[in-house]
Amino acid sequence: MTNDEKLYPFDRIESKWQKFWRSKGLFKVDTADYKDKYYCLMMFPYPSAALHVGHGRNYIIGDVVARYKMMRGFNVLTPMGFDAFGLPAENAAIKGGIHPEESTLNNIKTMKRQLDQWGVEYDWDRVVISCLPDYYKWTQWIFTKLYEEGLAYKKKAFVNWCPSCKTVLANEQVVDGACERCDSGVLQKDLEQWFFKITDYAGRLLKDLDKLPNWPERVKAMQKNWIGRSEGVEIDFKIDGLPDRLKCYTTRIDTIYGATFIALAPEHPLVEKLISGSKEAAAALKLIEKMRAESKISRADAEVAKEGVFTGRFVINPVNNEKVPIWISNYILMEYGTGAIMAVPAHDQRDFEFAKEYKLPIKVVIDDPKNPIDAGTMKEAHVGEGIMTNSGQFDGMRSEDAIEKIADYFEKNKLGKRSVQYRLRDWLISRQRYWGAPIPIIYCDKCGAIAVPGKELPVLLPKDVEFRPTGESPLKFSDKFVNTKCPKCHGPARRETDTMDTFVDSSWYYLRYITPKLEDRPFDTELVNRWLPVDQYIGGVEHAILHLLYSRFITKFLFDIKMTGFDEPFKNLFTQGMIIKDGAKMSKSKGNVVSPDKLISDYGADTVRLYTLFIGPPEKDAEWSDRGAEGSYRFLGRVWRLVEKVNSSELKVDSKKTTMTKEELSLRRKTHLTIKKVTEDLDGGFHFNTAISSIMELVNETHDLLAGGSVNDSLRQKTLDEAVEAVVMLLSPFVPHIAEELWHILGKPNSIFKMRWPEYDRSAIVEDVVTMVVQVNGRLRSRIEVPADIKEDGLKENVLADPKIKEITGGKTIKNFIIVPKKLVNIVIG
RNA sequence: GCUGGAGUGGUGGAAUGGCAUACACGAUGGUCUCAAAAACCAUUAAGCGCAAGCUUGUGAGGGUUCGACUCCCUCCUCCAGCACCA
Repeated sequence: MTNDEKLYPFDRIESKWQKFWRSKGLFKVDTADYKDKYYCLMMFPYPSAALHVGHGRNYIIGDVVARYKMMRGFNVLTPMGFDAFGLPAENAAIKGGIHPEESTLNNIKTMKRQLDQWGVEYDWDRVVISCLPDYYKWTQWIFTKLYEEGLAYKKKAFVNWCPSCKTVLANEQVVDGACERCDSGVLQKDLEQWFFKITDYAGRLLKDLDKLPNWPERVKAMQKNWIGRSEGVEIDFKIDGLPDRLKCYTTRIDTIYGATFIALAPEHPLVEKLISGSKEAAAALKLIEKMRAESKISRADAEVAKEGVFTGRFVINPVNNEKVPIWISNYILMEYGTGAIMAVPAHDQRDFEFAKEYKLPIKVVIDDPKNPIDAGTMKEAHVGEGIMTNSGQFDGMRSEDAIEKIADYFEKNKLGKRSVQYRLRDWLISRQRYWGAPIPIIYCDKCGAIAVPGKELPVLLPKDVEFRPTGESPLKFSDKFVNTKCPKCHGPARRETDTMDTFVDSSWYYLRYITPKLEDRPFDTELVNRWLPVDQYIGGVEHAILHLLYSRFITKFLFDIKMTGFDEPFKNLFTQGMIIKDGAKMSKSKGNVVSPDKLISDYGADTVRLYTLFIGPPEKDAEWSDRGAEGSYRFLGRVWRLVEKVNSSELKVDSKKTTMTKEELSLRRKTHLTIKKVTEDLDGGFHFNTAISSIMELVNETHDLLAGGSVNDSLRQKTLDEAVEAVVMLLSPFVPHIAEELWHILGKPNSIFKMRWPEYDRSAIVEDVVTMVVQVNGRLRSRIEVPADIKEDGLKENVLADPKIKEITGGKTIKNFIIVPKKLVNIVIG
């Protein structure tokens, strides 16, 4: 495209103003000045090769918010950083031979260039890069604090293992039980792993969601599901002929009389003891071994057939002293509850299926009086509520009431106790990978596992390590790294060789931006308390659970150890929708990636920004259309020509005209209505699409007035000037380059972003004459123009005098006459 | 199954009790041009009608109301998250 073909010289002005803003330090913030602070934060990205227009939505939205808040007089902090540790860089290194650090830092350079091109401005002096020692030193420090508090611990756990890649995989990298990259079936390996005890915070993480009214409902719902609180009773069963007790957790204590067997997870610690001495012990053991070997992922699938084996033992049901057989089955998970359940086939579908398979008794204890249930013929479990039956003293009660009564009975007679269970598991944070922050633990034969003391941090990630995937931590093979001295006894000791999950890095970065260069602490508590919680957090909904839950956990932990004075990090959260192309999420493998580079060179960054914002409500997914983007480009060309035309009109002579014409009054009104609308759209939420369409309407009306006649008096010129100035101002957060240029073309000083956001004039939007809609029986029949302050009697008279209305209502009785002032009249006739 | 969200022209969408389809994309016709692009003007929910206009219409069916895309009830469909969680 040649210069002549451009609708306006975007290429020249965009680079010019980007340089200008950077040289003036538009978003440089002095954190000591926290009066009217506004912390606008976008989720920091993983530094991948290149951004596409879908990624851009996040940064564009954030930039609009930051620029708008600045014009509203806030001291805006808007920093950016990079979540720079992680598997992709390491995999690329294995494949291409480039060191992860080198490729990561290169990617960061590319991404920074792309962000600059979009006209997205940050306080780059505060950049946080999580793979650099000055940052991960403090990630390690937080680990040691958690360790001191007993919230970081090590235990054996099953991890995902890809036999073909010879590596451990994160849960997120396992798709339908197979390796995300090579599709091999994932196995389970029992290894020593590090965990954070997030389950200690489950209750608070759930309850405090109520403190977040400005988080999207769907995000809170996802977190609630993930934490998964349930209330029930833990029953303490006596085992017949053994001194041990067996604990079972149930949410349906009302069905206790219907328990016809007990089921244990194959991993349950009592399994060996229970089967020993049984006739079929050997055969049982074989089946148990088989179930244990099945991958956790396939076992957790409801489609997998239920299998089990009888232990030969019984428990005593405390409510009726019946002997209940103990079985072992693959459908019981050791990780939830107590790993043992009381099975009630009549009222639980899974128990029902198992009972059918192994011909175990089914006993109905909750009945539906209208539709009596028969154990012999029932096709599926009756899981709903009903009336208690076959339940001794509780017969006849409603099952909902019986839950409380039986729980009371259990507690009174010390047969069990009420208990709350969470689905949430502890956070497995160790990775047998190279490209992450080393876990700062030292093992000494004499002193045990010891956290690396603060003054010895960071534990530097060595650069000369062979990191081909063998399934073991690459750091294990670096003697230089492994061999160290015990911080306590100074004897020979070994370092932990696992690295931390990158979600640990990203769970506290928003605190670091306030004092990014602090060397003796992770952050300055006093300043952080001034600037946080974050006023607006913006990011993708894909982080609704993990990142946001982990960040909330770490914030609460830091609050508990008095490092911060707040226990929720993000006051307002906005999650933007994805940008779709050809019906699918943009991805290199699908080949449907829209690159911003070509679009920016053809139409300019402002066009890409405007279209991204105009495409639809930002919280919803949207389909990218190149034609739609061209439409945004044409609009900007139209604005450019309009401003030039209004600005260059020379006929600013005074004429005798002292009152505005109808059209001029209308435009002035539209100007102020638009200021009102755009301001409300920005304050009341993220309604960028409607804000932009209202500006388009103002541009259209301004254009019409200009086209409707020559500019030949100062009153008309004034009206047009006012409209055009409002257009430029209101557009500025969305399309900053063209707005800044037009601002200067209009002869205004400084930067438009140092100006105050316009306020609308109430007097300009009141109307003397209004058009009212006239309905008869709710159907639109006519419109009339009446003075805005018309009284009811006058209005009635006017309406009934209208020829169309006269025709319809003539001779009929008017039953009701409804008036919505300045808007509508509805006449109800018989 | 549970939880959250959505369903409106050819398309993206607007309207949260008061003119349904703003704004834009696309389409059709026209002006300008040697021509094209751009720009500008007009039309663009469906049906009936020469027309003024009339009728129907916001996933389906009921209800509340003078009046319902909007509120209530019963469904259907789609999207997302979780799911053998006892």
